[in-house]
Formats: sequence, C-alpha cells, structure tokens
Amino acid sequence: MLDANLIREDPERVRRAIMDRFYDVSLLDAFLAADGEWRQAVDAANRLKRERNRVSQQIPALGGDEKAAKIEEMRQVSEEIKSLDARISELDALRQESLLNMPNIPHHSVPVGADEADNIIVKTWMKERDFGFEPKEHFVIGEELDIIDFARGAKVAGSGFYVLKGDGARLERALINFMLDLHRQQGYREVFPPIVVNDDSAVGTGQLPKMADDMYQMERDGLWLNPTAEVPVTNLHRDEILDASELPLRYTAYLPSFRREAGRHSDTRGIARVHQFNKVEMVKFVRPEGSFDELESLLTDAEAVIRALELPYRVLLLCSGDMSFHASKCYDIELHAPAGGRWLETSSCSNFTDFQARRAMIKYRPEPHLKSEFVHTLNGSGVALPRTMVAILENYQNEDGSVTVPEVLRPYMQGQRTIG
RNA sequence: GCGGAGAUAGCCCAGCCUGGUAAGGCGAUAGACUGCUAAUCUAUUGUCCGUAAGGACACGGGGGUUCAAAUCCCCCUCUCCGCGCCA
Repeated sequence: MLDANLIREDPERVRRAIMDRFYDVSLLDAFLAADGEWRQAVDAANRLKRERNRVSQQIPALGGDEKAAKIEEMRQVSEEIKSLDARISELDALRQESLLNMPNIPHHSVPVGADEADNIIVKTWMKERDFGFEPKEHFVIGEELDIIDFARGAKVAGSGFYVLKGDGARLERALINFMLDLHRQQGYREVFPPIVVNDDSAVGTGQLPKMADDMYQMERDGLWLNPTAEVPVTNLHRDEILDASELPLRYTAYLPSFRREAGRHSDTRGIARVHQFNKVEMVKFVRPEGSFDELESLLTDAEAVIRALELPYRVLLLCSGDMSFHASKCYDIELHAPAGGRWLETSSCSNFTDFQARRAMIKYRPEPHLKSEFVHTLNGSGVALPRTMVAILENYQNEDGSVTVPEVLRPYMQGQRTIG
C-alpha cells in the first residue's frame, strides 16, 4: 500500500508508476476523488463531535427547560454525525479499495517494459552441460525410476498433485534440510509457521484482495491455504513496533505452498507447475535506508543454494510490467532444464519497501522517543523445490537412466551417490 | 463442543454493578534541579484530520441504546482454567 500523503503530494509520480506497470490509472483518480471528499467529511464530523462533547459535558449541570432544549439540540447533532459517519465510512472504503489495488512504485533501477521480453539478464552461471546422449525430461526419469507418481497423486487429490516415492521423497527431504541449514549459516533464523493464514495476513502481504482466485480458501473457517511462506512469516510481526536494535530480522522457513493456478491450463507435464509444492523461503525486516543493499545480499544468499547444487542458472532483473504488484524491485533466478531446453523460474527475490509494512502495520522506532516508521520487507525463495528437482533430475541424469545425487546433498542421504 | 474467568496505553493495573468522557504504577526518552549516570519534579511515549493553532478517534473487533458508553444490550475473535473429544 502506498502512502496516502505521497499520493496527494506527488500524484504525477504515482501516475507514472501505475502506467509503467500497465495498471489502470483510474485507480489513482478514484483515490484522489474519494480522498478529497473523505477529508472534508472527516473535518465536518470532527467539528460536530467537538460541539457534542462540549455540550454533553454541560448538560448534567443544567436544569429544566434549558436542559431539555440542549438534549433535543444534541439529539439532532447526533443524527447529523451519524449520517456523516456513514458517508465517511463509504468514502474510506473507496479510498482503501483504490489503495489496496494500487501497485508499488518501481525502484529507479528497474527497467520500464511491458512483459518478460523486457526483462534484463543480469548474469548466467555455469555453462550448460554437454550430455553426449539425448537427455530425458524429468517426468520420464521420475516415472522410470518410480520416484514420482502422477497417477496416484491425481487419484488422492486431483490433477496437479503428485506423489514423491522412495529416493524421490528422500531427495526432497534432503533438499529441504540442506537449504535450511545453509540459510541458518547465512544468518537466518529458522521458523515453522502455520500453513493456513487468515484474511488479515493475506491482506497484509498483498495477496488479498487481488489474488483471491489463486489461493485455496477454507470458507467454513475463514482461512486460506498458504500460497507462499512470505505470507505467514512476514505476518509474524503484523501490528508490531519492532525494536530497532534487533533489525535486520532475517527468517527462513520451509513450508508447503498451495496455488490454484486458476485459468492456467496445466498443459505442462511434470512437476514444474503444480498445486502443492514445498519451498524454503527467506524473509527480511530491515531499516528503510539499506533495503536495496539487502536485496542484493538476499539474491546472493538464494544463488548460493543453486551454486552449491552446481546447477546452471541465470538471473533476471524484472521489468516494471513483469513484477508482481507489491514489489518495488525483483530478481528472478531461473534454472536451466536441458531436456526441454527451458529456463524455470525457481526463485524470486523482491524488495517490497514499505508496501507490505504499511498494510500490515510493521514499524520500528529509529531512535528512542522518535516517531515510529515502517520497516522495509524483503522476500526471496531459497528455493522452490519442484523446479529444483526438475533441474537436478535433468542435469544430473546419466545415460544408463540413473541420476547422480549432487555432492552437497549426499550427507543428507546417508552418503548415497546415485538414484536408480 | 460445553461451563467459568478474562482482554484497558510500550508493560502492569484500577474504573464496569450504580453511564458524565481513561486513575495510578513501571519502563523508556527529553528537560529542570543536584557533588553524581542516584533521588526528585515536569513533559513526552497509539491513530487520523489540519501548514499551524487546534480537534477528533482509540479501553480485543463489530453493531445497538443514549444528549453522553471502558461502563448497558447483541454478535464475533482471542487468551486462561475445568470438562469432553482427540494425533
């Protein structure tokens, strides 16, 4: 959520940002109209309330006709206040609706562009492997080795769900443990939050109201299945004023994530796009002044996972039109999947600046006694498991159909060197 | 799920029955004073509107009654205790 004061003071800057992101500029005009009227109404209501407070305090001391007259007068004032307050809450709802749907302002270093074609490749790491044989797609490998079972996943839960079996399940568990251990060494505190979140949390990080269709909803209990650990972990500190001395706060969490992928035809076979997947996530709460440096170190920390696994990848700086709406700047890490010749988005590292903090009311006090300010929040996947699994199976496959276990994972698999 | 007790400012806690506009304490910060970083005194320590002066709002959340609600009524959330059920 943007600062209402910023929008009032510099609406053209906000208009530019909305246009660069290809959002509807009418959001801005709707806000400005509602906000102007809202402020007038608040001021009018405040005047009446002041009058009512003043007179109400005098009433007990009055007597007879004078008292009756004042009571009657205040009865009418109260009616006016009531209708003004109703109007105020209508207008405020309009303001909030515009605000909640208005995207964050891109950082000046973000390229302006419409879609993924305008993203910038920042770096490419490790040359692609020369196989000497025709590499198989991961879902072929998975089924041949009997470590991924799509049919039974569909039977148990539905299309888009799968079962990891045997060494496939062990490899998944090894990856989770490896990633958490690495992030812990990098200075992140491990947490394991709830896998469901309430409305306030989903609004706080920006999934609601825009992304409601992408989340699984448990209507009966008013809860949502976790779409990304960014949500529960960032909301750990919702409605809190953090102690400046404890910043930056760094958390890492392993958590299953759920996406409905509504409207997307899952024409992609395999596990690259599924409804439930594991992810290890990093979340930071930092002082505003250093947040873009923190984004660079977050990216470095995420890259360390891929480098340790010795997988080919590249890093993209997303353009204004391709970023998720709550990010101010975002890098994607894409793994190379040789069989399909595809680059798979495996991590997103974003600086949300104060956008989430303002929604979720996460503040800190820069100096004792000074006014509290919003922190900046950042989030990076470190990393999404299924696509990492795809990259491992395809890059580490051998001609005999087996898959070599990446060296860094072997300690997590009792020293096992190959699968199959 | 049932019964009981609770939720008040950064923290603790009074006020609720009997409606009159949040008492007191602790901590933190600033200032005053003082041989002293102690003690004491004063101010500040939530949100919003306003350039400001100032004002409004805020007693878990939302409604209602009333000239006036922390206080009375209704709904909801969470916490604690007991019972039930349960991996």
